[in-house]
Amino acid sequence: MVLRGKSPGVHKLGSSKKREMKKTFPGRAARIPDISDFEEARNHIVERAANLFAGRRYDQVTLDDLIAILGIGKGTLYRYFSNKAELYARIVEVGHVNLLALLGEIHGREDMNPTEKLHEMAFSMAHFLRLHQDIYTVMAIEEPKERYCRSDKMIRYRTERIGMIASIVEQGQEKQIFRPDFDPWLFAQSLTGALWVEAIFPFRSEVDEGKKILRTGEIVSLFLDGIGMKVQAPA
Amino acid sequence: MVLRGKSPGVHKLGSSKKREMKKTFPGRAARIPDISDFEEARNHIVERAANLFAGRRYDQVTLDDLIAILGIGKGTLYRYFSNKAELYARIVEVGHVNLLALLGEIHGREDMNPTEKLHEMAFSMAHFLRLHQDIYTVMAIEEPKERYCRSDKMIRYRTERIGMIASIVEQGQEKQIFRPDFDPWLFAQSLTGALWVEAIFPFRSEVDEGKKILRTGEIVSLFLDGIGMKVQAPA
Amino acid sequence: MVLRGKSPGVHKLGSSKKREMKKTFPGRAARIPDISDFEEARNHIVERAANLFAGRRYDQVTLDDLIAILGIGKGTLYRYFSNKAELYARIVEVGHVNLLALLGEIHGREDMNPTEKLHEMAFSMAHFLRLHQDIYTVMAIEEPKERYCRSDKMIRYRTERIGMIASIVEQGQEKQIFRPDFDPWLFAQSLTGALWVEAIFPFRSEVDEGKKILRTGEIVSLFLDGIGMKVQAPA
Amino acid sequence: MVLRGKSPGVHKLGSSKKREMKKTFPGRAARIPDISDFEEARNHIVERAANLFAGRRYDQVTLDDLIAILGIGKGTLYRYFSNKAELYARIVEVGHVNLLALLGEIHGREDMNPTEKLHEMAFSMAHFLRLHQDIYTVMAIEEPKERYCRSDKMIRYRTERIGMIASIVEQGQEKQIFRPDFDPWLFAQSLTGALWVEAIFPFRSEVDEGKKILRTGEIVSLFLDGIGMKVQAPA
DNA sequence: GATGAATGAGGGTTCATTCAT
DNA sequence: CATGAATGAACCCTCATTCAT
Repeated sequence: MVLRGKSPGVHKLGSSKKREMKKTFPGRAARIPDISDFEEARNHIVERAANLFAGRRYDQVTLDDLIAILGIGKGTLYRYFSNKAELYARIVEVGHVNLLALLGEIHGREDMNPTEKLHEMAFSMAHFLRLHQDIYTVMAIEEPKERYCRSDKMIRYRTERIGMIASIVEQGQEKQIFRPDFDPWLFAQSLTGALWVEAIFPFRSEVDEGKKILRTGEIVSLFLDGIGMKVQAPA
Repeated sequence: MVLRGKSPGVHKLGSSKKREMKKTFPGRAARIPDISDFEEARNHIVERAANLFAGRRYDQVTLDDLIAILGIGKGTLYRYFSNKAELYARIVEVGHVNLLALLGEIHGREDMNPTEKLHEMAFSMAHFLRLHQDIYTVMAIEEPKERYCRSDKMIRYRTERIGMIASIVEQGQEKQIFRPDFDPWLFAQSLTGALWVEAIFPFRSEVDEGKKILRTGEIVSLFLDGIGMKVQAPA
Repeated sequence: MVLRGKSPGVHKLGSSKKREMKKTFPGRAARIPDISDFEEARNHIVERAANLFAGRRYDQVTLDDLIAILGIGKGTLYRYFSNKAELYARIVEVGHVNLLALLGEIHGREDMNPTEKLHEMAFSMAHFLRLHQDIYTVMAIEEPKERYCRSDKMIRYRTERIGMIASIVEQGQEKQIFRPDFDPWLFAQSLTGALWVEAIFPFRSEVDEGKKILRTGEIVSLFLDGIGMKVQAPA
Repeated sequence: MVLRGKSPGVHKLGSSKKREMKKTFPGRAARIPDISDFEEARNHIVERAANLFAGRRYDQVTLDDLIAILGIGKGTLYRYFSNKAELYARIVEVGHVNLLALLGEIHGREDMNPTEKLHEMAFSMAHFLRLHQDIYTVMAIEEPKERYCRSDKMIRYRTERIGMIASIVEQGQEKQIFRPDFDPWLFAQSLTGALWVEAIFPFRSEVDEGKKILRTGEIVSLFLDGIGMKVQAPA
């Protein structure tokens, strides 16, 4: 307020460094076609950006970090996504869609019984998580808005994922392969959580470095041995 | 005015805490320095602040949000915590210490067998989570520092919690109450994760409002029926 | 703005720790009379506070620092000075008044010739500076308001100090003890500056630790040998 | 909006610096990366910022004051200096380096005797101070860290400056042009101080506006007449 | 179309000042 | 009267967003 006379006139700091020319032969347009595709460029950005968001929280990743990884200008980013949040949302959505497609494929297989499907789903999920850890870590730690209530989209994603597992369990119960005395959803929720947690936490590495690999099989067994019909076989 | 005259705000928060009569005998005033007042205020802040941190991430909660909830001035907050991070850390630590104390108490009980202890631990944990949901939601979604690697303190907390459960499972295995063919740590990790997830996510409420209560018992049964010796008894 | 609903209600953090009673015998009023004097208390504060302001800038000294040194409460300070700036101004003023009184005393001596007076003034000033370094460091580094233009009060102080020296030089010129071909004010300004700088900067201590004592005599000689009548003696 | 939508300001500072024709041949655009633009902007800021720091202390100058003077946005300042302290340090350093270079040039001259060099140094310094008053006022009133102890860098600057003068005096003593009975460093310190003070304080302007010009010559004479061999020549 | 310099709202933090106790 | 808990304006700094180039 003291010196707030601030003349609205122009300042002198503008600089216009254009570096060396981009186009060696004007009119030649030696463009690689697959990058020119708008959607493909988006996906390229999404894939690489997921790396950053997986390692740090939304607010911890700056646009400067992003463009450094992406190798593009800040303004360019805004051509593909209207803002940072949209890029973030896209990352999560792509991850979900891919994983759900994978689970759906297994779900539809006719050459497998429910037990095999559960095994397969668990291993596929674990495998997928290992390949795309970044995105799924993003998904695991995504932003809740209100108390105990995550964003609608996130909840829907989660419901779809768990529902896919639960559906198999239900099939197993109908076919009397699994015990009927438990809630398929609760089972699916618990199993998924256990797998996810094991994938995300680097836990227990102190015991045996060789065991650092995800113990997916053990977890699935833990669950299936408890619910399978075979436990009743002795009866 | 010359040397920066700041006009501070007006104190308007009349202390309404008159607890335990200040002056027993007028003129006597034998007051204990009343350090507990300070600690009490800290705890009060911790408890209310957890509300916000439970609903949003660390970076999403601003001091302005906090003081709005707390009904205190910004400077006041700094009398009780040296900065935002310390307040946050305190929230998490308090939660951990309390929960661990609870589990430890059960762990030491001599009038319970491992099965009962597991049940009790699960229910106590669920109950405690329900009472202090905010703080434990904070703990569940806490800030990771490096990719896939949470802060040392958080990892320690987590290890202690799970170790407490695992220890009971080991006891059960030694006493041949539980099957010996699974890793107690993996079991404990999976069980804890399942309970936690159930407590924190408001999930599946669409099916049956009456079922919105936490299905702790079902989860414990899911796990115990799968691992308990009794399932092999018939054999 | 998001959550700015801030209920104007009272909060709960007030605490009223009164520690042990101040008055052992109510009504006895065993007050030491010399501290009760308002002006004396002010001076007491001024003297001790100068210590802090000498070591750090005005803005670097906080009220918390001050009350820690003074051993009084923050509110008490405001009974003796209406704000921080007034305390600061008082420190500088007291310093000036004291030094000026000292110089004035020498100025009025009738048993000394100008040369002796200059010597005496220089040594008195140096001695005084050493005793009250704090206050005079404050004065040396006081706050200028506008470019090249220190506060009116500070300029007046400075003018009075230098004028006192210049007056002696003029006397010497009139008595033809000093050469008439230089400006008494410029001389006084330069001499004072040299003495002050030597007193304030811890300079050249690397050469000889024993020489760290102020080289007042050398400085005065430097000036007097250049202006004394003895340079005219050969004539 | 969900994930913090900040509305940034609108860029309104059209760069008017079109220096030296950007495009010699349209389409050719052989531009040097133009790093000098950055440095030029920095220097521009340094020069103007010195204005403020000369008039007020470091802590008294706020970023808002600075950007008001500079006519740039707050964030822009941080593109050129990593923080306020760095800007301040740069101001002082630039001033020191420039002044020292000037003195060094005179110091190395072979066509001058020590007396002439001292005169020249004094006048060059006074002239330089007049041109860059702001920066040198900053240097004169710079920030002390500990009581009586200025920052290492500042001390080094000061030592270098005074050492340059003292070195000339020593030469003069060796060549028996100056009297050998005084400390070159003390002399240099006193002379420098006198010049500096005269340059910085607007003093004595009440007597004669015409005399407001710096009385560099008089001061140098004051000192040289006291030390020159010529005063002893008559003896 | 791509770029990044410029921007300023908003972040966490400090501290002179007030006033209930 | 002395106290220090409470206060909030103002500090320095960050970074998502814009737009001239």
